[in-house]
Amino acid sequence: MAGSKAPPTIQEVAELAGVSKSTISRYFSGFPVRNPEQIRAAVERLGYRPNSAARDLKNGRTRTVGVAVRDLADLYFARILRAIGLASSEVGFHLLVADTSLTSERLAYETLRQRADGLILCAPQLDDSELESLVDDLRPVVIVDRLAPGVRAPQVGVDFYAAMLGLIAHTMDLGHRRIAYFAGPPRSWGDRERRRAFETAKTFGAIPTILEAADSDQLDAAINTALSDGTTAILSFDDFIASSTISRLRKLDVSVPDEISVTGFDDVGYASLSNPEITTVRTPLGDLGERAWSELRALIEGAEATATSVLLPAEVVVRASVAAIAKA
Amino acid sequence: MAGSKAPPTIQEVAELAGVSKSTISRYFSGFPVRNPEQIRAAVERLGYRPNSAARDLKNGRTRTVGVAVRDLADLYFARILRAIGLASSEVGFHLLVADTSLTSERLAYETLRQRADGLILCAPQLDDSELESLVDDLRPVVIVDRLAPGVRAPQVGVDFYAAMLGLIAHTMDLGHRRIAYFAGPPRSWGDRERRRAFETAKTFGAIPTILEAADSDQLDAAINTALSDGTTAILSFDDFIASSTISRLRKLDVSVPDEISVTGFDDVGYASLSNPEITTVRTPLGDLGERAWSELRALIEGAEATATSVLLPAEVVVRASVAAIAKA
DNA sequence: CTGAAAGCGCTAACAT
DNA sequence: ATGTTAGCGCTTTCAG
Repeated sequence: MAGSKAPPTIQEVAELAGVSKSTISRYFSGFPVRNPEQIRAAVERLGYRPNSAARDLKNGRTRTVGVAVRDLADLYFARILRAIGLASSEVGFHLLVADTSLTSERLAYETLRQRADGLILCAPQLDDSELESLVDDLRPVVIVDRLAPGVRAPQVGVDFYAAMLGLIAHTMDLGHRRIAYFAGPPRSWGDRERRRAFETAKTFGAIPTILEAADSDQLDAAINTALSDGTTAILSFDDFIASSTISRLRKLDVSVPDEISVTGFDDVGYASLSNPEITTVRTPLGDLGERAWSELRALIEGAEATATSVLLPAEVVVRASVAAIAKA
Repeated sequence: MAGSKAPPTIQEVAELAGVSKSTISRYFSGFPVRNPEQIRAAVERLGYRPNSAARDLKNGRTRTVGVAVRDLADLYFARILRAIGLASSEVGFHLLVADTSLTSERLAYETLRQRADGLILCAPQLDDSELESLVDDLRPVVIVDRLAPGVRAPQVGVDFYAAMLGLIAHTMDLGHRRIAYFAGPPRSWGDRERRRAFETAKTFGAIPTILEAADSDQLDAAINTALSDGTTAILSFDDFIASSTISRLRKLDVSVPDEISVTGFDDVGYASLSNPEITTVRTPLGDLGERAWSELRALIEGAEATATSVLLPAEVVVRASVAAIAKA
């Protein structure tokens, strides 16, 4: 035996303080009581701490928000998560987190939901129809960093399409036409939105090439292709790909931006510290989290679940990795 | 009214399936039952989900681990956190997280502990004596990324002292003697450990200067000092400071590593993508988290709390930001 | 302002 | 294998 005794209950505090359980309960709920000092002393002496399981059971709510992310150690998600945590803790909510990199998304959601009053799903990968059915028994739920048409839950995303268009416009202003898009996770909403921007850009005279670059081998291949097909600017899915690209280009003695321009996306940290500093898009991760929380909060408080979708704007951050195209 | 009905209880499932509550309970606990199919159907039909508050209350445990970190969006902590999350979820534990950047540490710990079976404190900033008293009523607790002598709880840290010594040895091998340490958070354990290494290095002929560099202004000042006092190598508290230093040096047209060498610490991401790639120390963040979890798990299962302290080794990663000293 | 009592949803003897 | 029953610790009517 480790000699660990059962923790004190409200009953024991009541006895020690010479009042009834109800009085102790009221004391903790902030109601006026006759002898607060006596109670405080008893609580202190016993090391009493309210049992939240009992409380939650009685109250029928947990004051906990469940958040599922694909990778806790990805700065992108970590920032969203922090924003949710800070915003929700302001109103006394706790943050229960699941990293879905190893478990199935479904399962993770299900178990999270069991201990939380509501869920925030970060960029769920499930396809729309699967998500649609899941969301029904997970409710209240809000989806963040993805738009899922048809799913009856608030969805808050970033206008990647417009932002990427902004990046394209910026490069085109500097004379670039043969632009390569170094794509990210193929089936993700974020990637699809960025691709749409290139479709649109054709109308304006851009000559885009889409190259997969989500993993290391693909990236090498993409760089080779870009280097040999007359590409003058590489627009990457995110800062990590941009950073890796620049680093590999350096090894090949190709200078950025003098010989080829490169852009990032998200502005998550490497971008401003790189050499050259990377021109990118500032994705409002904190706003994303805060907005997701406020939507969820409304739902928890009884609002009707609608398919509201919010698209936050993101702005281009011009730095040094894009230069005017060299005159041939 | 939002028309949200109370969620179904085990009782309703029992009635629908034509058995008693106990049978349903057993069904969910994996005991053999006569008619599993019927139960599954009832559960499905009602959309029943076990109420974990009730379960926790009855069982006297939450199967939740509480983790407090100073900044959820710092890759350093995020990696530790992920490791804890993955390891604990393997045995069915949930992860409750608190970001202590805004709240008082004490308060955050207290509220976390209320809903968790045990706590992992990440680099708590409280001083030893405060921590010592707190730990007593938080138990079971484990402290990670810091050693706090006198505190009766397992503590798992990284041997920063030895690692920094390794970095110093590496630079000295390349001829450097006038070495500047760009210090981090002044009162932190991690910073103190690194400083100790410089103390020791004097014995071997190093001529160290300690310069505060925790914020942007200090960093500028430190760089100016280093540039004018004959420093040939800058060893930074972490990769972020190293990266920022290199970036500022570049603006001053000082070449790294040709004119001055720079090292980082932790290897958290910027280090390998920088130009030049940064020589650093690989801090075993994942191991830190896993180890912390296994210590906590033992405590939760009834082990005696002792002041065990574990120091994990970290190795130097030689890259390109340190060069042999230029012959004067 | 306070106490008595009922019950939140679930589990675990105990008896069958 | 199943049903009955007694709480787990707390909040909240309801009476005083």
